[in-house]
Amino acid sequence: MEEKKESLNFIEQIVADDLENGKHSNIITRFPPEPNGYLHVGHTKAICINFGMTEKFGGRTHLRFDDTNPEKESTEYVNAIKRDIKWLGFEWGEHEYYASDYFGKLYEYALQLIKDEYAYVDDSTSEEMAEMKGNVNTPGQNSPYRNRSIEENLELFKKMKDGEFENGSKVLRAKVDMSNPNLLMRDPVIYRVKKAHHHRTGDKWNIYPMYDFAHGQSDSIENITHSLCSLEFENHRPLYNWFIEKLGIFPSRQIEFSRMNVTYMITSKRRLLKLVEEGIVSGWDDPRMPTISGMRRKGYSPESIRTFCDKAGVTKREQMIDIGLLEECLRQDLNKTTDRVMAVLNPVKVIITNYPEDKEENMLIVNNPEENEPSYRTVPFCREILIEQSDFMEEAPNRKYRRLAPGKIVRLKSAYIIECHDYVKDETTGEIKEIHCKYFEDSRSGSDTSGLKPKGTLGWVSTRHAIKAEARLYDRLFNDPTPTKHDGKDFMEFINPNSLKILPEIYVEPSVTQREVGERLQFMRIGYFCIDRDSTSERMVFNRAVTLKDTWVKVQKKNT
RNA sequence: AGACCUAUGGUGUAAUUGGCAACACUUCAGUUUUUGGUUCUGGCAUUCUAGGUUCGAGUCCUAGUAGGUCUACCA
Repeated sequence: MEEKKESLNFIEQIVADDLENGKHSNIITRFPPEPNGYLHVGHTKAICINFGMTEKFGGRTHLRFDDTNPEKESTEYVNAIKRDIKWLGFEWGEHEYYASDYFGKLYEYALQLIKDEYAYVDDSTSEEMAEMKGNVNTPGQNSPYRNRSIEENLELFKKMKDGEFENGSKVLRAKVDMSNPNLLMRDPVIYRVKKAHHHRTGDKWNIYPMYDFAHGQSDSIENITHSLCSLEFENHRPLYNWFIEKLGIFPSRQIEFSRMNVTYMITSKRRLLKLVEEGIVSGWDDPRMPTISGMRRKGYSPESIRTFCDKAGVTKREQMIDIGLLEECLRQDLNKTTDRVMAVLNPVKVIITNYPEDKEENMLIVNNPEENEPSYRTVPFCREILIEQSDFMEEAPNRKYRRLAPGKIVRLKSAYIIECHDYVKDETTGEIKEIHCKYFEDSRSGSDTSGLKPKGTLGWVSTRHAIKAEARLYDRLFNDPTPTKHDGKDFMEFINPNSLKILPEIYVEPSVTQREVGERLQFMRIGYFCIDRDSTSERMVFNRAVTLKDTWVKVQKKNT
């Protein structure tokens, strides 16, 4: 027996090495969202990588909110983020932390830096600082405040903390190197005066640390062994390490990977907000949104999203993944896990002329043929049923056609074989009003002795028993795969005006009334749907998560 | 222009001391099927360029080219 050796991605390789050579006996990672917005597809990759790493190698993953900018952050976002991560299936246990938990410690670190002459208070305006920073070609100039005495710096910094200076009047900067080719090393600001109410610390602080002086230090405080983040922080790594060295604290290691981009999806918080504010979508959880809450409402399963992240892989290359892969992951999961039901979206009436008017039968139908031990339900059948308009043609177009047409026979799923002998058409509109068929009494599914071999099987619902419901058919929000990557064109120009089509009156077999909000089902031969929270006992609402693959559509397109 | 990073089918990812370039998605042709779904079989298609080292290079060396990130008191 030869077993294929599983290949590790580059981060797993580093972790495996660190564990093997004893650098670490167990690992700790973290997912560090800023609570200033909703989580989206891009975040799912970071979540899966960080939590996935410790699921695979042991250890644990902390959830830490990077809440160092009180003006933008709120508890509402904290709760939404926690809910979304849990829904994806990850647990952080008691390891829920906040950068704001460390404000005291961070302040002490700043004091230590000042005492060691690695930080100073600067009175320059942000404009002056920007000017003196230089650019990629020219080195920066030292601030006139760079050589203040330790005592003066200590005193000024304390006054900053005590609220004696106004917002923007003074900052604390690290004293690194104004001529460093890496702009981030040119004496970065590490504390600013900001008299703002914080969602957790209230009005206690008048100063707040910057990302570079909060994130790495928080990692260190929590003994994070591997701090996994996206590529845009590559240039921050030298600074990350500089603080560790100067402060002499636990050396967490930052490793960067490329973030996930998906065609037809955007992941900029600013742009997503615009879609919400301008009413292009109904909210952050609109099923067309690439947010986790939007995808959940549309019908994505946690499993499908995790599989998708897994298949996307972990590298340092910029990736643009085909949304088709995400949809295929969903189909594969839902094919195995969802029950099938029959529904008719665009109905046309079929009258079975030789079936008794008052007769009704209950047809036994398997819920999910993919199950190892199939379960069954019954669906009522009678003389008058509805089928999909697209399942009937006045004339069969070619020999490959398997659906209903005059003179042709088809199987009604788990019921009888019928043959069309007539139809009623509105000559002015061309609309088919009724289709008249006769059924073969000896062809009932399960006890078929008719010997007939119809080529096609159709879904149907009994007119007498079907429930009316609403279907929301979602399509991509944009009609361009990369709406934000066109110079001179705003992404809003690529909004797909037909991203939502509402069918106010579809017909579904009565068994669906037993289902609950959030449940996913397959409408046979149509697609996967999820029961929306807008459903009431009077009227159910179904969101289309993804269509079934449809090779017949392709064949038709090719022939036209 | 400076620093850092990246380059393998259409897309994404493998190829672990230099040894037959493979897997998934897509696509195409079949098979199976009481879902034109699923299953199964097969096909098309790949190492950025130019040199070099080597019996042998996706992998090592040199020089290019293309792309990404960085000049916020955001994270």
